[in-house]
Amino acid sequence: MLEKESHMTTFAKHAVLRMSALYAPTLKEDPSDADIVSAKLLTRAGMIRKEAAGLYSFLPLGMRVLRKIEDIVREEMDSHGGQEILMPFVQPAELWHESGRWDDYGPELLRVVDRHGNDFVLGPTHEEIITDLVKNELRSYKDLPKNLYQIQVKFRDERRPRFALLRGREFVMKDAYSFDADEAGLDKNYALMRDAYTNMCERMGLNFRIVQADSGQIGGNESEEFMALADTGEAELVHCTCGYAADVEAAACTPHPVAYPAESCEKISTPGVHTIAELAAHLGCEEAACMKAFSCKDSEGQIWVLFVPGDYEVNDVKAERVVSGFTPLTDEEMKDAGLVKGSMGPVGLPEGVKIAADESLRDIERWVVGANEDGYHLVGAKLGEDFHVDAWADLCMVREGDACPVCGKPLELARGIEVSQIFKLGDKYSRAMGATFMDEDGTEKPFIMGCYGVGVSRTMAAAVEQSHDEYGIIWPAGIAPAHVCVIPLSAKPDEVTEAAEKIAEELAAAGFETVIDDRNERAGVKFADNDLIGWPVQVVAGKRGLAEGTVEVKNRATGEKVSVPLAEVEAAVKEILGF
RNA sequence: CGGGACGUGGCGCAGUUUGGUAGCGCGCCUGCUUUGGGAGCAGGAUGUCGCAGGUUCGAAUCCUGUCGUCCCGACCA
Repeated sequence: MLEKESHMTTFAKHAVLRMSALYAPTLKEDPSDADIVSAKLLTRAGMIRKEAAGLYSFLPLGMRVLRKIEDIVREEMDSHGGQEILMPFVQPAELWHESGRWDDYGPELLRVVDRHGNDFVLGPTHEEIITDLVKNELRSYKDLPKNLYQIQVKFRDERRPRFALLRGREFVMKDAYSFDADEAGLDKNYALMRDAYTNMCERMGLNFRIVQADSGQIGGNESEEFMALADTGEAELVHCTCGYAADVEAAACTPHPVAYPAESCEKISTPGVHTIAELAAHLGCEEAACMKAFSCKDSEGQIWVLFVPGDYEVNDVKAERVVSGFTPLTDEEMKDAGLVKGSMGPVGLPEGVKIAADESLRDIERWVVGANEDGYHLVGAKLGEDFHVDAWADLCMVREGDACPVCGKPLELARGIEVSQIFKLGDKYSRAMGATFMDEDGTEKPFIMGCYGVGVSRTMAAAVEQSHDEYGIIWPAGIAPAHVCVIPLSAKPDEVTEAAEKIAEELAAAGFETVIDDRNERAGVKFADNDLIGWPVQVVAGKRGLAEGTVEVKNRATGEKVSVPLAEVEAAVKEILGF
């Protein structure tokens, strides 16, 4: 007879998971190098361990959570037209040369050389591979649409990896790519994915918002991000009770500058005035009546001065759309260019400097601006006469309380963790890489593509950021490493452990993922560890209760404990889980 | 990439200023007691003080270099 007790897996399906055999080393103290709560708790709960900066191992419990998330992603992808594939992690450099990203992607792209001296990259994303994969196989409009996805490790050589799973160098991602014959097809696939992603976030128990996003480096046009709301998130967003939400970098912004009452252009002395607030105070007007200037240069070195209403800030991402390769000037560069910090204005700028201004300033005839001379400002500089604007654009960073562009109510500001993003890519990659099909009308056309990503490992951390307390993690039922843990309050085998084993068996048989804390530990240790690990439900079996035929069922999220007759344990567990 | 800090048993730390051969808490092992919120007593094991040079009779401690980690910024999405 085989000795099962200590050597057999505790992970078999429908079996009770035994904590005595589990590899889940918990820690009493926070690891010294953990920077945020998810890093601390996931490490302390024995779910992950750091190997090096931005590189983590997933221990059995962490792995279970990862699998739970993957399973939800798979189910939603499969039911929304996705087909799972697996592409190579190491990718030939020539594909990246073809797409142009070998040069564009920058040092985040880790390049490696094989024994033959050929260049490869560790895949940070797979647009190149997927496009290459399908371009010779999908030849006709009749083959379309297609939506292919994979779940895989990605590598991005982040300059400064931090926040553990939220911004690692190596991370697990689901990436999907859709191929359509036209924009209408793409719209359909995009809508399907949007629906799938909404379902995923709900099933994972996330508090999330779908926000309008800037499409960034991936390219393309329309894009939305799924943000898990969390104060520790790196992304800022605005949202409204009407349902509108947008990344602050993408949020449309319509300031309302006010006209300063001026009949002519007058140069006034403003000693000691360097900021908009000081200028407004000096003139006795609102900040919105003054214009803020910001100097920058594009990738060619062309210098631009941007003007926005005095009560707003320039949005870098929006500025990038006008000034390609947007880089703010340093104090030294400003001096070299002949610009006067604190007193820049559109009149009398050095030769060759271009001017861009926020759309909202079009209607302001006479501006209050710097005079390009320290200690002087111009009041009433006339647009179109005293100066000209080279480019008009939405340049402002949205502010809390600004009017919602949909319903007009004041916007709220929040922080979020970007757990997934969907893009309409259009033909950017298919055109660059010559990936075409024969359309109905007999012409070769590039595929109209979409791409859809889910940060699987990041989602795990986001869930912890959103759901924890001073004792540990509180897993949402949908992604918990197990549903319920039965805790016998005695260490040595006795009638209590016997009863606990029986309860655990019954719960497992009823279909719950069940753990039993059969370790030879004191009650306090068990309570602390199980609160830390964060199973949604705990069933505590003690001598006192059992004498009356009851156990205690604890809801980890609320902390509520109720005494339940043995026969009703299953129902009580079910109720807490919400199944 | 710039600025700053830190690397000492498995984990968290003290010791470094003023050089003299390493200590605390937790964890681990053994025994007894204990058992509803991180037990008590007794005994025990575990360190080339990140690495490499240098100074010195003698270096965890001083110097140089190097690697790693974290923070701030820049960068990136």
